[in-house]
Amino acid sequence: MEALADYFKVFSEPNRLAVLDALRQGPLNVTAVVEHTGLSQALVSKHLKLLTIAGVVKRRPEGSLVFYEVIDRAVFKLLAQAEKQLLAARRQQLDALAAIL
Amino acid sequence: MEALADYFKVFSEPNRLAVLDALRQGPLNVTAVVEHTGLSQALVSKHLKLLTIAGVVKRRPEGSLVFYEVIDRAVFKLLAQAEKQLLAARRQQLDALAAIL
DNA sequence: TGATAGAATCACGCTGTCGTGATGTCGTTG
DNA sequence: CAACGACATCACGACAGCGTGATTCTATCA
Repeated sequence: MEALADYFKVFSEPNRLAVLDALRQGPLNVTAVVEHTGLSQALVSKHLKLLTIAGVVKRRPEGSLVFYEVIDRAVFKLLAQAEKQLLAARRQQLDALAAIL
Repeated sequence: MEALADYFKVFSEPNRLAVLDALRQGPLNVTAVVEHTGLSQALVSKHLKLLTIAGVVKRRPEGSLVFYEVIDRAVFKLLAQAEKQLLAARRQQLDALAAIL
């Protein structure tokens, strides 16, 4: 339960989701992620480290570059399902509001 | 993306997950949730309010009591899938460790 | 209406995490 | 070996969210 909360925490940061989204189409090195997201290099490194520790992403040094890659693409399924739930929740809130007005 | 991160944030708290878990078997009033979770009344109220604002839970006053109920039980599917992903990530980490040793 | 129980809210201290600028480390290339 | 680029880490200020104890609000019932 504690662990599950921590796992959700991994995806509870907009910038981290942006980093993850940059890796959607395949492996990228750090600089490429920086360019894709517009975030600072230090911040991207930090988020990538977190994602690595969480076991979501895999680190692969290649020469002087370091590539990162999503280990299990099923995480995107999780993101999609969460987004679906989010939309359903939003819709329900509007319905509840309409029922009052 | 920002909204999605906020949605994940809802489930990134152990106590909030505990509250949600108490509501798994059906509607409960606040005191019942307090007893199920062992949390303080103020804290339970706070979490229930958050869950309500997030559109995950529905508030229904009944006499002097206030019952809370999960709106869309599909959230439990989301929790289950997240837990599955979590386990997969943990397994992968062990494999990576074994590959080194 | 006064008393009581259930629920919500307030004020506050505290901790964790985020983002940044600077610095450190590592590998390549001249 | 010196210099440079890529990446990681550090130290720090800022801020948001958690949990608590006390208080307030609301509905029921004597």
